[in-house]
Amino acid sequence: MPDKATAILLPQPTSFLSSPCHPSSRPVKPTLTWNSIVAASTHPILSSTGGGRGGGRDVWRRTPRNQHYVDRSVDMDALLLALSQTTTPEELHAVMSPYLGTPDGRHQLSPRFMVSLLSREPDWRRSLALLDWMLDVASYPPSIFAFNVVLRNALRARQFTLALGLLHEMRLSLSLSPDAVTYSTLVSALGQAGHLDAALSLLPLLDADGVSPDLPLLTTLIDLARKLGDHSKALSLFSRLRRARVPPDLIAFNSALAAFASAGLLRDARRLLFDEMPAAGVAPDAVSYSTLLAALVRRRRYLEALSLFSDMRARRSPLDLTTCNVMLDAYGQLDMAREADRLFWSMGRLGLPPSVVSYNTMLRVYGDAELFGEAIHLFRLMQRKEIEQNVVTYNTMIRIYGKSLEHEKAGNLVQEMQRKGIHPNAITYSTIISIWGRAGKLFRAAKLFQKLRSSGVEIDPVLYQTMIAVYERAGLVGHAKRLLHDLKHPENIPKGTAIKILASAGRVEEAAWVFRQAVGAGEVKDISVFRSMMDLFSRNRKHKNVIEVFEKMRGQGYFPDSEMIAIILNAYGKLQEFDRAAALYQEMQEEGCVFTDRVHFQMLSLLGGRRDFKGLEALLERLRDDPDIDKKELHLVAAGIYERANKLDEASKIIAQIKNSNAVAFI
DNA sequence: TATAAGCGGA
Repeated sequence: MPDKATAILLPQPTSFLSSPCHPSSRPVKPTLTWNSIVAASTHPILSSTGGGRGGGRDVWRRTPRNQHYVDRSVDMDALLLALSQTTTPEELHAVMSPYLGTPDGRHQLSPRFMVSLLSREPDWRRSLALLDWMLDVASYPPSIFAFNVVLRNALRARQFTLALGLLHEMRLSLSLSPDAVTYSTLVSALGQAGHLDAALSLLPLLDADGVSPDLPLLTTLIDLARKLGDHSKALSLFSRLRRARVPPDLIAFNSALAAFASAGLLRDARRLLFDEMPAAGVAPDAVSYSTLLAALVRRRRYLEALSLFSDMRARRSPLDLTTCNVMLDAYGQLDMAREADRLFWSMGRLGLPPSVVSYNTMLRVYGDAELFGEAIHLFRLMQRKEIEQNVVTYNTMIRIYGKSLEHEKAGNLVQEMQRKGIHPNAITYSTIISIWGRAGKLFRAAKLFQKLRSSGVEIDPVLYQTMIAVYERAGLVGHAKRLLHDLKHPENIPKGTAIKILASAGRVEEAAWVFRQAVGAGEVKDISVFRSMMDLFSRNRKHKNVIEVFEKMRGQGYFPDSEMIAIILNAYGKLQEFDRAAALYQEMQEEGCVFTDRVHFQMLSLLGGRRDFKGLEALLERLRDDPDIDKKELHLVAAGIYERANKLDEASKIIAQIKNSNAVAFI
């Protein structure tokens, strides 16, 4: 994937060369063509060792050895002013030519002067032209610093293609080794622009160039990996940071916290927050707490969230808006509408005026508590006080009207939002279709769905599933089946969506058929599609197929998360493929994947199942020393395994151990 | 650098 990702950002050779903003002073160079850049970017690792060497711009070898400094004799501001008026390479050359070196080397500006001049030029076109002039006309030696300046300018102007081209030009044609600045600049700019995979794909290049990433760069990479859903990579980057003995700062710790939290490793996150951060002298802030709070709420561990929140208050750690919003949600989920209400109305006094997210959450809390009057009152208050309302506000209110059986008012809100220029989305549509379905307005629901399908709006899995459910509830099984059947040859529906719907509907054959087509055509570009197929096959005890999907996924360069590994270990176990299970367990651990306890327990139970008690004992011993593993649960699992294997003595020995130990597991 | 909205049934 990384290779493709980079390649996507590169244009067709012609589009760039003919682009009007590209200075024509960049003559056709035998050593650098767009084809070579594209080829280089497609094979990042190969290109770092082969390729560029020996190529290079031989011009710079002709550069006179002794260059004279004339810095003081030149008015740099005047020169910059003159440069700022140039628009063509010819004009630039006219400005610069007086400074070209004479055969005896006089009048040439020093490389240091030139780089300094370059770095004061913010315009990417002019800085690129200047760089070209330096290299091609004035025979300056290529310098990383000069390239970094142009790279920075290009990225500021969102010229990503050019920036990547420059990177490859440095490495390939000039055999320059880009430095940490080059990579930090590129990675953070690409990441900010949403080109996450392209940014992450630079990591192998970075390693190949022997650049050791600094703290901010590693932090950026951790966040990128996490945003791409690659928790394992995020966590292995954090271990790398620790191995390199780089002391993490607050931001790095918060990124790691987020990575642990999204990988579901809440105990590790908690240990980071309460042990490692204080030990490193870094005080957790509201973001640190909110990250863990939000993770607990996501996993429906509301009581632990409440307890962490009171912990936070006890430590006098200041609250912020997000903390409050997360807690409003948690109170609501615990049916503590009164507490949510109190927090909401005290936010202003705390200096944290509620945002649209706070209002939306509070609307939902009232709705869930069937306090419809309060919800409608708050909604009207938002309108009266001209507080921003968005599509979420309307979706929430539509659902509330649906719940209070006022489907006419729900429908009116869809029109009202459109009048205000707030566009309904897939969630709006599935909400209203479901409401109309329940109200017996089948025709209206079907008509809207049909309109959406033919209008080219992207159909998402839930929306489609909603319509199927409406038909099924109305007893129109034929209609429901037809919709499912349509997914075999999806029109206007992404293949991945079709597969996910079929899989969640438990349609094994159809899902497998579409999946095979899509994989064969290289159309599966989302790890969640693989996940849903593995879930489907696993639920239906088709363990061979689980392995097949997994291998295809690995073949496409996706990295499994801990949950997937548990499913695969289970499949291997059922197929009696113990060695492959053990190999996977080890390989994934070596690749830096941090397992949830479930994976370890699965492996223990596999060893027990094959009666490999030596291996079982060895693994048990290792897990006992692992501070991240819940000891009480470990012993319970181990006792169960021995019991199933009819080793009752061993089992009771372990049970005795549990009674003796005072293992207190909080998280 | 964290937060809000949809289905339905396992």
